[in-house]
Amino acid sequence: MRPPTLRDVALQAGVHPATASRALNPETRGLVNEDTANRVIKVAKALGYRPNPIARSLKTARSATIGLLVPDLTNPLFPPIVRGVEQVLSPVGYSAWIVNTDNDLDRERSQVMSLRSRQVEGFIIATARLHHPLLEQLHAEGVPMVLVNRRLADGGVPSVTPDDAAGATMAVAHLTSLGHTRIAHLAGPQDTSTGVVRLRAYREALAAHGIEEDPALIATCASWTEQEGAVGLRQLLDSGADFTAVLGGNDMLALGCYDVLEERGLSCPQDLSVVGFNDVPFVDKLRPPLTSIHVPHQEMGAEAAHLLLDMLQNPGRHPRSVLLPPTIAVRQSTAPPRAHTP
Amino acid sequence: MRPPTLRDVALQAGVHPATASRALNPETRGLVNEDTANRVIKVAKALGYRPNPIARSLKTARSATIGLLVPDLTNPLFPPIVRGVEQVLSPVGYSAWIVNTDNDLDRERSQVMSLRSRQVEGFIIATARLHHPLLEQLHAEGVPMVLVNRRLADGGVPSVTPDDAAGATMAVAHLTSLGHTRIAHLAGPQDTSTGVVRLRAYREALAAHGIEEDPALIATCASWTEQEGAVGLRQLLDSGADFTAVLGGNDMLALGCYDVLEERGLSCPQDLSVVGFNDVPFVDKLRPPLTSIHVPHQEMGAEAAHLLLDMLQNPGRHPRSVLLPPTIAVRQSTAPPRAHTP
DNA sequence: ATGAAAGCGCTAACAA
DNA sequence: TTGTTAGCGCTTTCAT
Repeated sequence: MRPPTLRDVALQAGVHPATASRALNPETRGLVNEDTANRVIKVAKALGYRPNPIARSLKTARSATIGLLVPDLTNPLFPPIVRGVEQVLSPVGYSAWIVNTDNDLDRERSQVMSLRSRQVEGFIIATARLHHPLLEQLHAEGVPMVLVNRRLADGGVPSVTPDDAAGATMAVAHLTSLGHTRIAHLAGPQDTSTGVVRLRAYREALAAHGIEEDPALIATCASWTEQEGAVGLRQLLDSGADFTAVLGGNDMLALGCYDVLEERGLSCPQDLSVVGFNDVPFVDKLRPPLTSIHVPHQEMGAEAAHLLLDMLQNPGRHPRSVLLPPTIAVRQSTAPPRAHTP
Repeated sequence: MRPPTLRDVALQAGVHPATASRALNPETRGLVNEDTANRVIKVAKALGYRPNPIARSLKTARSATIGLLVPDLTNPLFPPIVRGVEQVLSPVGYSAWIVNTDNDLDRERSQVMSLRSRQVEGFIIATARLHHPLLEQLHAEGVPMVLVNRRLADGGVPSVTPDDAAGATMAVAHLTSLGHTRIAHLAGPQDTSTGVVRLRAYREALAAHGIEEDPALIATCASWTEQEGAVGLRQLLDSGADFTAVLGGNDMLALGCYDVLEERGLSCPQDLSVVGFNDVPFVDKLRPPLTSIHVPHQEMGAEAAHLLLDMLQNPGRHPRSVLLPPTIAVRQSTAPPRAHTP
């Protein structure tokens, strides 16, 4: 049996489909006599009527749906962000269409086009790079969008990100307070705001602590993965550079450090202190528990969703960006340096 | 400027919209003169024509979309399954609409209705409980669906799951081979197939090894969470029961054991060997690395997607279920029991 | 306050 | 092989 349509409801209630539409839509219910409205509603319920959002979208060019672009759901940073987004959208009747780009720009482009043709009303984007033609174009076209976690070089695009500079500064301060002076950094990809800002803040924090910068202590990683973190640390160790602590650009890079320490028979924190960034789930249970810069993941997602909804409701209003303050979670991966370096 | 429609393309190419439709759709291209088809295609490309899937769905009652129900994306078991699903769907032009149910049956019901009204062509479902009226009803209505990870009591619904019995058996065999005879089990929720099957297999494996079953060594957890795992192990320890190893119903429950050992000042594996189930990402990096039953997460998703696509293409065919063989990943959380128990 | 009519963009009979 | 026609289910002018 075909599911009932608006026409069925209207027929049954003895009104015109247009009237039934008005009665059933809270936005337009005021236009209709209260009694008829109630009658229609009752019939709709009796028939088990479910409005067809596809037909509605075709007519209205809206969809109560937003697109959520994530680089990689298997990175534990992102599921909590997704959850934050859903938590805000769902009470107002919106849904998120989640897509994984796998850090592939072509894939991302085709997914964005597909989402647009499905009439998503806006985007929440966790895949931003500093220069990102696709996203810049979307923004130029006036497509409502909010960046999360990472920003574009163009600060005019609204975003919700951790205060990366403050976080890196805290990390360095923590290490210096333990007595470290030779602090290395595994910088993330320099085509991302997080990679660039954290690196810059690391440098400035060293300077602020009167520590001279040593380029040999910086390795730049090509992606935010455990593998790349391992590559970076191996490179630093093999260069013969002398350091007692390392700041990972994020937790995945720090995880890669753990792998290298293991393979080299070094121990953390005795031989090397390690600090991560993001404090994603489970790093508190690693061996050893990872000291990391904590950022409120779920709140990032929730705040991004709020911003986007706000933009959808007030198309004129000037877009804001939000910087969320991090905190440091000190755990056993950091300790004072040994008298003799490794 | 309004995006071009099929009408625009047809006009520009000097054909009727219907012809343009046929030319642009690979399925119907054969019905049209090759030259005209090419002309239409060229015009479409020139105009940057994008078909409107909403209009198409409204007409065809299909959507090239399936619904993917996940209980909780922040459980690292699920992102790889999602990835496996996408990896299979995407090459054939299908997309998955991912929804988080948060283990809330009401939420799940409303999300399923919403997905159905969006014309999803089928479901891949990771939220099954043994008795699950919503899913049973879907199946009864003939909605194409494939369960993943967990099954319904009704074995007639196609599913892709690990061979839970084999896994639990391997875990017990591993522990007994180390010399353990007092082996506890934190059983998962008994309204899920995974919870029930693993518990049963644990029992049978003990018997097969000539170990008498002791009900005091089994705690049943109300949910598959770290918190519940902790509750369960505390209960076992407080009961004064005597055991040297524990098999967690899944990795989250095993993680909860880690928390309790830490809070009681006990050490793993010296005081207690712990085995998990699923071998989710990161458990190999815990303190200590967790011995766990490895199941191929991504493959589960991929296989489920294959099954579903198959059902969509051959509606008549008899549905199959797939059991994937697990392996055991032996790590440092298991060791021979000490002479003196804790 | 309600109805009539039109159309969102596309596809599937049917006709030619 | 192509065009005609109709309609998927809904909303929104416009008219009454």
